[in-house]
Amino acid sequence: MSAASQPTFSCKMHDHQCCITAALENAEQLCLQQSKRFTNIRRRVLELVWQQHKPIGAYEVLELLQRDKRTAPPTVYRALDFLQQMGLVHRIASLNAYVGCAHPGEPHDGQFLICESCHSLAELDIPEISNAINRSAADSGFTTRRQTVEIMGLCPDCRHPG
Amino acid sequence: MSAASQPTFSCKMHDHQCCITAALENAEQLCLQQSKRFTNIRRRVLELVWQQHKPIGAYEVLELLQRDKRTAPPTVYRALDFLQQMGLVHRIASLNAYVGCAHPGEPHDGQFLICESCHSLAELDIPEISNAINRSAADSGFTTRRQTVEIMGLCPDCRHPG
DNA sequence: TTTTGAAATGTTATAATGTAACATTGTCAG
DNA sequence: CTGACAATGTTACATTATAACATTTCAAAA
Repeated sequence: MSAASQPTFSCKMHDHQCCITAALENAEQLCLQQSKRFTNIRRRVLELVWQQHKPIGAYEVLELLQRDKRTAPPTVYRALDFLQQMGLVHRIASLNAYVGCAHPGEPHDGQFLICESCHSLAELDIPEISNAINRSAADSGFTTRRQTVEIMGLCPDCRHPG
Repeated sequence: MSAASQPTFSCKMHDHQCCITAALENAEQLCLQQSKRFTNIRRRVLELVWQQHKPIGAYEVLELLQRDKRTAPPTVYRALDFLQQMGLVHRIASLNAYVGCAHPGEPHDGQFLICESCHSLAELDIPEISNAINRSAADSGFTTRRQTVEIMGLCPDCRHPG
């Protein structure tokens, strides 16, 4: 299940509910370990992000939350910010959207393959890439704190349709 | 002046007017070659982007344009879109902002070093990075069309102040 | 158990970024 | 000249995000 060896595109069929459950339990443990509160809203937002299982916008999350209860944007953004800080979701800058992190636990930046046809997304975490970036930055005297790597194109299924 | 060997951070002192003039002449030639119209607005927007000489938002450009003449957002966005398509400016997704391209002519994605302290920016174009990305994507069966690489951290001057 | 203070959430309003749709103007090939 | 297409003007609005302050919740200390 390593993302590096076999990334999973999010629109492909697989046991979805299993993902979600696993992600939520994982998150719960992580918060417990770090003495952070995994509140209802935070849990619910993470669940919605995983349910969508492809990049989802903050206002989409908001709309889903509002089916249960009147909610305002700051609530969603706060939850998403928290989840980001915990490394439980990633924000995809080029989409203004969020995805569940494929392997939370250790903070990492990851690399994202974004299919422009089916809008699926896969997370990579290839040391070769991040190292090459860190090295080049260092060569310019630059200190890297964070890197954003987003790759737009066609996923295998959309490349070879049928 | 290769960006790869010696990237220039945009907040550093150098002959600014020279940059701007060169960029504008360069752009004019490029448009001529490709039978595209380098209109007043397009020229003016490119000039403003280069004058700022660090990432500038669309609405900042708008404000500067409006010192001369009443202008609406679509005018700015259209000009920026055109300049992007021509490879004359890059959009920095993580900043919602634009910078002049350090070496237009051939379409390329580039990599961007963004200083979180002084907000300067330097463009790299390191084949090692883009190749590593393309290779990893290909390994996952993914066809890359475009890549976004944005590196947040501290530029040399902000790292070693004084 | 109660207090209490910090964290989390609610609420209202608004800022910042970006685009749709249609009208008008400019440019140039024929 | 003129017709047609590209570029720009204009209005209105959509989308994304945050500021500021009120209220609630929760857990630890008294």
